[in-house]
Amino acid sequence: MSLMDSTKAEVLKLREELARHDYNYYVLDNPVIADAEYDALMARLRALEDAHPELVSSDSPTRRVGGAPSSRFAPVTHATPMLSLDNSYNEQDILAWHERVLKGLGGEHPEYIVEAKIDGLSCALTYENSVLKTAATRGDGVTGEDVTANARTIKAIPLRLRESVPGLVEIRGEVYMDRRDFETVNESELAEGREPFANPRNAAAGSLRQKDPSVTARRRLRFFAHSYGLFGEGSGGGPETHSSFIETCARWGLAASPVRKLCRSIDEVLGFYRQYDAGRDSLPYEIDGLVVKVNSLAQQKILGVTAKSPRWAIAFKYPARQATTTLLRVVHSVGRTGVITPRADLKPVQCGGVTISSATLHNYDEVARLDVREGDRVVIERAGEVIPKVVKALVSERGGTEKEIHPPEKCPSCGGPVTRDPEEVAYRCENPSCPTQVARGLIHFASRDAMDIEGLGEAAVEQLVQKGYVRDFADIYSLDILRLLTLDLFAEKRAENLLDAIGKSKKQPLSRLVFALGIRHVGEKTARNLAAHFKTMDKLAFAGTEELSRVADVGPVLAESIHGFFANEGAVRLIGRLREAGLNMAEPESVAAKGSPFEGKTVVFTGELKTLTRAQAQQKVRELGGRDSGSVSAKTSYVVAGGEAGSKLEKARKLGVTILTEEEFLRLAGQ
DNA sequence: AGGCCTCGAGTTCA
DNA sequence: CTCGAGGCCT
Repeated sequence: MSLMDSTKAEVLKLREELARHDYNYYVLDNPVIADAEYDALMARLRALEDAHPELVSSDSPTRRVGGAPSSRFAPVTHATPMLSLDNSYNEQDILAWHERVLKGLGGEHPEYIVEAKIDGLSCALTYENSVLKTAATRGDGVTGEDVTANARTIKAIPLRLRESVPGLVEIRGEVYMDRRDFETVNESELAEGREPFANPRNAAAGSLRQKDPSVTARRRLRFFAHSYGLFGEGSGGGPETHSSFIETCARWGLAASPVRKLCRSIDEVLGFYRQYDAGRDSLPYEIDGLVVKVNSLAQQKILGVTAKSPRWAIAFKYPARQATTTLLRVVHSVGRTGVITPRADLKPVQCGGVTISSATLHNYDEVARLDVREGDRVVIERAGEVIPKVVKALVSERGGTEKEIHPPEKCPSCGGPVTRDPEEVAYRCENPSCPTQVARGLIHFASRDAMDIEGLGEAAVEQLVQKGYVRDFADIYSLDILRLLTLDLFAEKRAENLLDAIGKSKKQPLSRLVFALGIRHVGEKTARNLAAHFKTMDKLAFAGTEELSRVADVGPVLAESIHGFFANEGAVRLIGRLREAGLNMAEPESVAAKGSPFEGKTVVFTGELKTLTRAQAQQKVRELGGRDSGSVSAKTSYVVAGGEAGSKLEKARKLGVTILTEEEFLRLAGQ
């Protein structure tokens, strides 16, 4: 064997090996070698090809990024039109479609095949004698764009089919991006000062329509086949069912939809839809629904197509988690701490099963980053969490009347000056007697985790403040029944209940009172630490910053904040009046729990508990000498998982933290 | 100085 | 629930 021949043999072997690894990784999702090994093989192949250019061929894995960047995309006319699917959003629509199918088939019951509808963009791949020739986007269905150079960089798209297929085959499928890869892409877009993509679909579309294929190559796009436009002669005359088409694709090295189910009846289809909905958030990619197809190609032919879409297939969509609506105006709302938060009033829109009419914009940096304006069309999202957020402003849809959003110069509530600490993101109203701040502060004071005064919520506080009956915390304790009855909100029974609740709150431990005061940076936990350390309000109020810093989790910033609060004359008077009103100013001695299973342990709760509330469970842990926390880390002793537990449970599993069920927790706590 | 870890604060709809 | 930021440990 000549030297040339042995080189050629190695090149062919490397290509075959690399193609197999691409297939394992991108199609089967099951890599069998480490990335570094893969890179080494690729480097070796590249070196050989560089040294022997005559051995280069277009189906070599090194040629995935090849050719000069094209400045525009040439039009491609599809062999047969690429139709879109009819959409349906509920079971009635599906049943109606099913009836039409039955009618079309003269009463014959078809088998259905159900696949995931991953939100990406359609792409048609033409293979000639097994070799990838062109790739085209859907375009308007008749003519698309030639994106061959970019499609070649997608490793789930074989450059050569794994079986010999004579003639022309046009495979159609979806190019899409995983959630994780989407996050990664957006991180680097942001890092490089570009606008992030609103969703994986846009990211996939933007990546496939890149001028420079090397950019596409970095984006880790994926592909799965879902139909075909041409099925060349010599390949057995085409499949008889959609299932067998998919099996053929698999043999050829093309990925199929990662979800696929053959259903004998429409009820089975509906059942699968419901069952699948539950798990869709934990999938690695976003799906916007399912596609239901008649499995038999003979039956498909009988049913035929309309001008727009085939009659034998329908998209069965889940309620969208994203929606587009109009940002009517921005409200600058003042919080308890004086922080001014921009909130978007939206034209009400359905999203994720509820009507959204408002969404937070978080802060003014975020407003600037989104470049969102009043009057803009905006994309909102209600993803894994419940809280909707504005993801993107549709800049191209602007008409010119949109108004830029700026932080207010005066507090919208009291008209006082608005300042911004250059170290902080937040803009604040510095006026401590700003009516909105006072009202929010009172609501906080009365809230369940603070003084727990039932009946003193937002509405009651608003009226009490408006009437001038309550201006500070101490005023709450001089309310009487006659005054309450002058308010619309209170009839006799309700007024009595409120006074009763106010009376009870006087006995709350010092820790709750300290928390209720709303000292900056002092939350529930820190308040408990302070109360446990100082035992009485007086000792706390007279403590210097040095003494304060000795308390756990208190550093210079907190010490200064706490000291500053009590140094204020108004605060001293307020505390005095609260004392006169008969409020408890001491922390009850905690009963040392000896030998309890939670002594010195940190417990985190997640999900919904059945027999007691989370607050009760947390208190139980504290009574038994344990600590409760909100976040899971390596230091967590136990995670108690209730129903519908989410990310914290995941993290606990990953870190190997002991997980308890509610029953196990109660058993431990009961001893 | 940097990297966890934790806490505080704000937030929507039914 | 998630972000930002303070505190503490290395």
